[in-house]
Amino acid sequence: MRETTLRDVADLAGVSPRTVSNVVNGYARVTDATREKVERAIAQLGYRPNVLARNLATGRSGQIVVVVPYLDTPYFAELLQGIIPAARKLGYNVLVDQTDGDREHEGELIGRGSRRFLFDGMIFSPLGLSQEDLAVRDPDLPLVVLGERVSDGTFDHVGIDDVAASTDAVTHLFSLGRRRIAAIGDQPYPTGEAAQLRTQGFRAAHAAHGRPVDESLIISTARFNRADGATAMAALLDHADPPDAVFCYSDLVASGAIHTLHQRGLRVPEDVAIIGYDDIEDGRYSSPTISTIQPDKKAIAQLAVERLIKRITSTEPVPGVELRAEHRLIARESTLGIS
Amino acid sequence: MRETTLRDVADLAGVSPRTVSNVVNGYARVTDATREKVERAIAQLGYRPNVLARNLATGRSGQIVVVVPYLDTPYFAELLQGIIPAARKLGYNVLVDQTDGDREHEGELIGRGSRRFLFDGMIFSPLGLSQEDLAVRDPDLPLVVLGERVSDGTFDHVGIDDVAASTDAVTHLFSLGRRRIAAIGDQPYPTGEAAQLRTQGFRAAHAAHGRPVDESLIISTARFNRADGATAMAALLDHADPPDAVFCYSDLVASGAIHTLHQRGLRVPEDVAIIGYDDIEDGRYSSPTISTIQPDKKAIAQLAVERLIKRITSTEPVPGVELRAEHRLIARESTLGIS
DNA sequence: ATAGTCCTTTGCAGCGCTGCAAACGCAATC
DNA sequence: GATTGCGTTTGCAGCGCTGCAAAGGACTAT
Repeated sequence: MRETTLRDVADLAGVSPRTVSNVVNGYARVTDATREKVERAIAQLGYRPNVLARNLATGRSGQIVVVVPYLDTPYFAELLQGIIPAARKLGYNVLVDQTDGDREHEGELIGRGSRRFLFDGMIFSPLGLSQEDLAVRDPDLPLVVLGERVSDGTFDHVGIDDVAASTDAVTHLFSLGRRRIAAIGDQPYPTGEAAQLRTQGFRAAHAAHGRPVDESLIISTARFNRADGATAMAALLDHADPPDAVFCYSDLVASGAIHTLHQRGLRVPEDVAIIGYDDIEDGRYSSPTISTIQPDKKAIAQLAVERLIKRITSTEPVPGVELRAEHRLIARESTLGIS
Repeated sequence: MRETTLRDVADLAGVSPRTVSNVVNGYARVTDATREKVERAIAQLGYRPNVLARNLATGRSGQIVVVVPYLDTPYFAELLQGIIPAARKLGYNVLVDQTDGDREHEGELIGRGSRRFLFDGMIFSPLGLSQEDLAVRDPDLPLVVLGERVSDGTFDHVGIDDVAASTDAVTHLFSLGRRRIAAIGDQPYPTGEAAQLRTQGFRAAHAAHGRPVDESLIISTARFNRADGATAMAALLDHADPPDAVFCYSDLVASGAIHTLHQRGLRVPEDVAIIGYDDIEDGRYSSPTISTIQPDKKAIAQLAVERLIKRITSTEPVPGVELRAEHRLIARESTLGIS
């Protein structure tokens, strides 16, 4: 059986298809009598508008795509959970894409691909792309970038103040009397801007406490995941003069680091204090619970969606802005010990 | 500037639009000369096919939707990571939806909604819907269901053998000499079929060891998350005769349970052994690492996608089948102790 | 040379909806 | 009773592509 169309409804209701469209979309003024007739016909036929046809006619898809490096990273999963309902509430569907942090894949997505027609805008969390790569994108693609990339004025950027947050984290460690503080997660290359900001905060906190930075305690990792955290921690423990505290650039890194410490029979925080970043649920339940920087994820999601839709619906060019969400330090057992 | 269309390319190449379409889609036989002309024109104009228009003309969207209860549940995130590339490889985009396990929301999604046009098929992991609810869905919606719902013959079902897996888990606890074994995660109501199968395995293992089941050691939880696991474990510890081992119906539940045990100053596995279910990454790094049932997630993802696409593309009715993926027991520190 | 064959290319119509602007109907006004 | 004005409804064309079946062209067989 054929799917019922606008025309079928129009015929049954005795009005023109255009009027049915008006009723369906709440357009224009329609008399109550007409509306009622039409609605009855719609109900009777079980009509549902064909979104595909509407998309073609309007030239908009009503979908936005969220592009993240890894879907199974709790931080992104939690963020997505905020983005999807926020977008839905504003009438947009959410497509999800995962790039594996692959530069080429990321480039394709922001380039002039054929998939472009599938979404009206993009929320993008780049990993493999450098600032310059971001510049050569489809100029007509409404874009909101998450994470730490300063906007070039043609897209928006939403994030927290990474430098300040990192400074807070390291300051916390100092305030607990720790003196040899390491950092895990630096990425000293063009695409590692987010990591570098955290390193910057790490240095700032040292400066504020009049302590020199021991460069050999800054460990680089390719990713912010558990495996890399575990490996990096092992390297730190093999150091001639190991740290008594570690600032990890994500909670996953912290989780990996703690894993290694336990394997080596060391105690957290007695032997080594650990602080993470992101406040994923995991850290609230692990043993010990993980002190962390808590970004306001709901706010980030909300801001990103709102801003993107504003950009999509605006007819004239929207200047790119930097939006900051709040963050706060959450001290838990991995620095405070069991209370 | 207007987006270039098929017609623009045709004009430039000096052929009909239909021929350009044939080249773009690799249809029919096109002479090399023609193909080359067209391809040159495409490159010159930077043409990209309008997917929206194609969708309308073909009546298919090229998208499938994956509906899960919670996106931030690692199990689903990890599964999704398998589904997205598998679908992509077969030419489908993946939409993601989250229902919060809400019955109404789930019902809307499988019902005759307007969103139906946005996807050609659905991979669905129900939580709030009972078997009967599943029956009143849009009959034209190609559907593959994950988790434990026996198919009614009009859709497919992909999962592991939950009863066998659960039996394995509990048998493992018995084999370690544990005798008072509890279970956390039962859901003794219509929508809790998956949970009930695990309980069934729990009982089967007891029977096989000639041990009676202590009903007071079976704790129900609304969800399979950390918070519920933590609460349930607390209840078990307040039991007059607490267990020496617990079978948790998910790794998240196990994580919550371990959290509670540590808070109470108990050791895992010395005081209480814990085994989970799902093998999420978390469990491989937590302290202690969590013994678990490992479902072959890649296989589940692959099977689900393949089957769904077969269902979508087939012209005649496809009988619903039950597809089983492999599982295996992974023993880690939470049952074996630190080696 | 002519008919027949097969492969390539084409034209047409239409997927179902919406943008636009004109047409309509009705009531108020002169 | 004719005119103006305003809110409601309508018709048309077209979004850009593909399905279908027929036309065209090159080539072979007779």
